[in-house]
Amino acid sequence: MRAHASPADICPGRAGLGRSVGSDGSDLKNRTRRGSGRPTLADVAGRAGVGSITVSRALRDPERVSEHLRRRIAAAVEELGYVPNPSARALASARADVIGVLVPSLTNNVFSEVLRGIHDGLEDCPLQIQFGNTHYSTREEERLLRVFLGQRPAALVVSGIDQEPATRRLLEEAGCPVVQIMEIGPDPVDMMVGFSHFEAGKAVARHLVDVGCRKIGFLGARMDPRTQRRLAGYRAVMEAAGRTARVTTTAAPSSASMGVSLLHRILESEPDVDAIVCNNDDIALGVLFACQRAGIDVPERISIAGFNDLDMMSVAFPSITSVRTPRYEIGRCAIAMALAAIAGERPRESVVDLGFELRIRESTRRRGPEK
Amino acid sequence: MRAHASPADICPGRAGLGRSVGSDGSDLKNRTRRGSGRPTLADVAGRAGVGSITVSRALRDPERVSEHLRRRIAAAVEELGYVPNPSARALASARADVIGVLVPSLTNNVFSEVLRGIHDGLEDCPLQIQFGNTHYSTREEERLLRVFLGQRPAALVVSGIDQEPATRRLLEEAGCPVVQIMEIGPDPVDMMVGFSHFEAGKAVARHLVDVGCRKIGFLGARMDPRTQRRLAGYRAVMEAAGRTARVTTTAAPSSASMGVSLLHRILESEPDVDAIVCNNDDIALGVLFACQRAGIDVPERISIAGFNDLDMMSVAFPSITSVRTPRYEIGRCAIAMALAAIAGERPRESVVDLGFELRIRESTRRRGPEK
DNA sequence: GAGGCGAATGGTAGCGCTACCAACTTCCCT
DNA sequence: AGGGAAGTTGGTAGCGCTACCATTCGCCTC
Repeated sequence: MRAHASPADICPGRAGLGRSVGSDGSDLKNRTRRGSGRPTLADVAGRAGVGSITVSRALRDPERVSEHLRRRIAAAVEELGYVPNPSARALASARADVIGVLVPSLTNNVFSEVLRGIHDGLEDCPLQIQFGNTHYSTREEERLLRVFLGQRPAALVVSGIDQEPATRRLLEEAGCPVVQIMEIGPDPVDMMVGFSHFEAGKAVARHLVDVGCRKIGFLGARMDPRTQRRLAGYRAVMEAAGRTARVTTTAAPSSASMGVSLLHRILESEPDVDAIVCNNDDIALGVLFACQRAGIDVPERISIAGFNDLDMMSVAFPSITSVRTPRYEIGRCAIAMALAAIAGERPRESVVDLGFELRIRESTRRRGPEK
Repeated sequence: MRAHASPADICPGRAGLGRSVGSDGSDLKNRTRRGSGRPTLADVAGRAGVGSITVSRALRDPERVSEHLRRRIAAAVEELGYVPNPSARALASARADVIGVLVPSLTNNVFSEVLRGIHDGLEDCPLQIQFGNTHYSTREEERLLRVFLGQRPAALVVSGIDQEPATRRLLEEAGCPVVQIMEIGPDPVDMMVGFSHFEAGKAVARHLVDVGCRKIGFLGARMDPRTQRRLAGYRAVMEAAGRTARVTTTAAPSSASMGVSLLHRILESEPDVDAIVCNNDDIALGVLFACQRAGIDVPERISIAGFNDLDMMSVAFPSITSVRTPRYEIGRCAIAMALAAIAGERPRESVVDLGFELRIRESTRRRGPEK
């Protein structure tokens, strides 16, 4: 069985890698020096018969090296299996080719879409993503941010606009582009990409009013700042329409089964609700299933609206009205803005509103005038 | 230009971050040197009146420094707002405090659960996760692996057991612990955590046979190796039971709407199927909705079984039989094994089977003897 | 009391790379 | 022909940290 690098036994003898560095008869004098046992820039340079700085240039900025040498260097890199050492690069250049990304959750498919957009936005550019999960904790957010800043990242992407003052200060002094995502607001640290959750909350509520619902309830789980703003949008519409807000929430994480219990809870206190605005699509699905199970007709007796427009919403039976949010696009746009800023281009607008779109479906069919 | 930082004159005059280091009236002579403009180990050492190596030890291995100095050093770290530079550490010690994790997908909630387990397993240990998304491409897997190896990671976690030969060789020569996750097999590169997808596929199929289904179809999307093995398990049971395998698959990614179209496709070629084994729960949900919409009674006319046991399965109406897979546990276990191996402990068993559990629900109720 | 051993601390020399300059080569303009 | 300008290449000195010793000091053993 193979031995591992325990902290005690790392390096010098270097586990017998297949690759024998410099079989070119160098001073291999069994000098058990520290190194990693891999070819370095200098090895490549020696092989190609050029200075190491030229190799460095050939790799980073091929334009500035003659065709001739470029070819020789590429061959040497290939033969030696040279891979650049990112730590050395970061140390020497005082900046890491890393973009730090902070999101509050991983299980939430909202953020996995955002991450997908971020990855796609990076395409084949040599930046790496350094990823952190704050678990919806501002303390953890600050801690992770400090860790990230220690690496002098090329850019930072953080979720939301409600950073603690200390965290905000760290971001302002980060010395690199910062993109706040998911939401927009009046006072960006640097740049923002997202949409207005308040407006989205209003849009759903207004739609339910418009299709003739009277007693419109709101179900929410894990009331993070974005959810709170959607709730505020709902409340604003209720008030403007002279309706009573009927809100049931929980701090627990959101899920379909939570949707089931929230529906039961709201039906206890408000037995006559005829529409449910759901925090998100998981809740909405739970509510739909709970209605089906209880024999409550959707949408005749209760209309349902979700949020995020997961793929499932359009195939559910009945299909569920939801708000399509540009999750993937937010990720892509955030990275595009970060890359532009790294390249020194200031965006025309530092706050980008990607909007949202109400997708009206069977679960909120228009009703006739009541009884 | 002046002589460089000899231990005596360590750099008090840094670039003006908000934080004013050492207002202790030093020689700030406007020397625009390269550095990052942040406090370094040497700054802390100067402040605490000790050697820099002692600070390094106090930070990495506090036991080995006297209580007295440890306190002084901690104070200096605090005052200066010192944050270690991970690149310098990695360069000097020839290894990074990073665990590389390769997964094939982000949107797939299977892997987001695994990642959650990985993050939780890391707790407050100082390792970082370096995360890569292979998009189910073996080429991309190899490329990312090379990138990761360039950083000399402390450990590597990869998904699946079907690496290309070249990729496998890279893993074998990585010189660090390697954990293959999601599946188990006879020939680990190093360690494995997962369960048998073949057995899981068999378990579902056998269950449907046992409850009296006759014509059992299989629907699959994105047929990755794990899905293939579940399909093989299904086929094995069909054959043993003398039944015809009725398989409809697509290479496209899995989703609920794909479940809908797969159901329509299988009903065209096999109008009399009375049970559907689904690749995963998204498909199963799509199938359920499509049945509801088409007026096909579940489970009386068609039984449905999913895979993964998402939260939704238990609240669906009817609730859907599925196979609970230890996704979160796989992540935790993989990290635990990696950490143990980093610490030099060899696990008793290098292959850990975390098993699976068939959750029988309403969608596969037992049927009476057929007509 | 001499010798020795372990614990605590420090000095030095890099890790592999890039920033900064210097040098050297063309080639064009006056 | 001389004097740059522009393009190429190389040397040197670190980036901030840790490995590897060397040194110091206290304390125990014989």
